[in-house]
Amino acid sequence: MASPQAKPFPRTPRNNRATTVHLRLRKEIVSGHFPQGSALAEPVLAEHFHTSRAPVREALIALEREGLVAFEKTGRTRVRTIAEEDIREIMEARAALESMAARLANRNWTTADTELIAKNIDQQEKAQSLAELSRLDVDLHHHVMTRSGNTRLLQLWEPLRWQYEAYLVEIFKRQSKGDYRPETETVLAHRKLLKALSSGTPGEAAAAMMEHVLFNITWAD
Amino acid sequence: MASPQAKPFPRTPRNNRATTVHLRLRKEIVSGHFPQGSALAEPVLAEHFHTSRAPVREALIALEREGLVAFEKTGRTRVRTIAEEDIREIMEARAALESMAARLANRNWTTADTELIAKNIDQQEKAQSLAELSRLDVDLHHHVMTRSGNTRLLQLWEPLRWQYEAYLVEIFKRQSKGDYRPETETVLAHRKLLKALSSGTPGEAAAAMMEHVLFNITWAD
DNA sequence: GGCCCTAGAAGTGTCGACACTTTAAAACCT
DNA sequence: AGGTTTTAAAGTGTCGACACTTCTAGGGCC
Repeated sequence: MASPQAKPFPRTPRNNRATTVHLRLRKEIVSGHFPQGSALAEPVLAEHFHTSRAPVREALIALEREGLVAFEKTGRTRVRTIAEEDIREIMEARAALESMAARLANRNWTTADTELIAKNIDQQEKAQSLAELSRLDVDLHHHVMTRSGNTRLLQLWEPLRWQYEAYLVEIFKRQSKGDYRPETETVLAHRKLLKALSSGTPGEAAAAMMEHVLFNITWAD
Repeated sequence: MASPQAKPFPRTPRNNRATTVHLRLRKEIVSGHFPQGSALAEPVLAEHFHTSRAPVREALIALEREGLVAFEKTGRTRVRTIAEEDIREIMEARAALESMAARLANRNWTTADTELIAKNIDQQEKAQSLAELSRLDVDLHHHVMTRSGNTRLLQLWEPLRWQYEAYLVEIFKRQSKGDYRPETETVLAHRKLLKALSSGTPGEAAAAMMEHVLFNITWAD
């Protein structure tokens, strides 16, 4: 049972139906196709994805650990409801991870990164909808997480971001869709962050990110 | 497929064999019973735990997401090897989460917390082995994470701690067990942290924790 | 002896089955 | 009709089976 050969090996995702179901179901949850609190029955999902219960079950376990799905005492599965109080937790955790990532990314930052992010922020100014702005925002933050060079930071961060997006979609539903006006606050914070990443100290980058993410807690409720 | 009833529900762990296998296997990995790189074959584990492959499979998926186990391209599962470079990642991520937790715990801190942790540190001074010190250390840090009041911080933190413990056990094996001498550095850092938690500002608590955790990166190699 | 090839063993991916539990509906009584 | 009990439907937990893939040890060849 113990083969003490200790050769390092990378973390490669499995290439089976469970993974495809996992990704597809996640996309459907985050995009709001399954409303919060929806029942997720294994046989129903199995038919929906044209497979058997086994891959579905594996996907549900993965989604539970990502916080998008919750098991009840009886074993039933539902799309997890993310309330205002959850957003505070999510933002605090994001602030922790992202400010550290900004600190580390500051050391690896190149002019190519600066150009890419500057372009992203320019597009944010021209964005016509909250959905578009949200997409650009996640791209920006994801890029910082990646450029930190710390795979674990990125790995811990991704579920938080999905939970947040699932929450946003729920908010979008309740809002009238016509009345979008550019969020100058967000764009300003992003510019300040970029400046700290490209030409500031690690501490300044971390502080800028911390302030930016925690700021969202106040206007979330 | 969509039942839009949106009643909140807590995250309760399932009570099935998969959970039992998950917890037992994790304990065996962290305690060094399965060396790093060991093959974890589903049929073998199924027999080991007197069950079938299905619960074992679910447990392995959970352990993979905790970073204690890794899947190879072929689907085979092995105990993940945690090297020096992983420790840097782990410590950076821990520093991010724990310093935020210390910041939040500072607000909730009571005299009861102070007494509990002071007692813990006293025991650390009298510790006779690295294993004992390690157990006290994890208790202390776990308490801060809990007192942060942020369940997500705790949830993200736990796997990092297990990965670190799995690494420590591997280190213990290579070291001669006789030559233990008290680590005054660690105890001093803990006392400083406690002071910041009990009678300092949130920022001071966060800084003390950040410094303490990141310090471990230097002596890890 | 060293190398390659080839069965056979071992392992994963997926499926259907069945017992038991929970939920929902239907029948019943008043 | 309203509320309670009975019964069927739906769902989970677990298992064994089977096809296909991957690893491994043994035999043959040089």
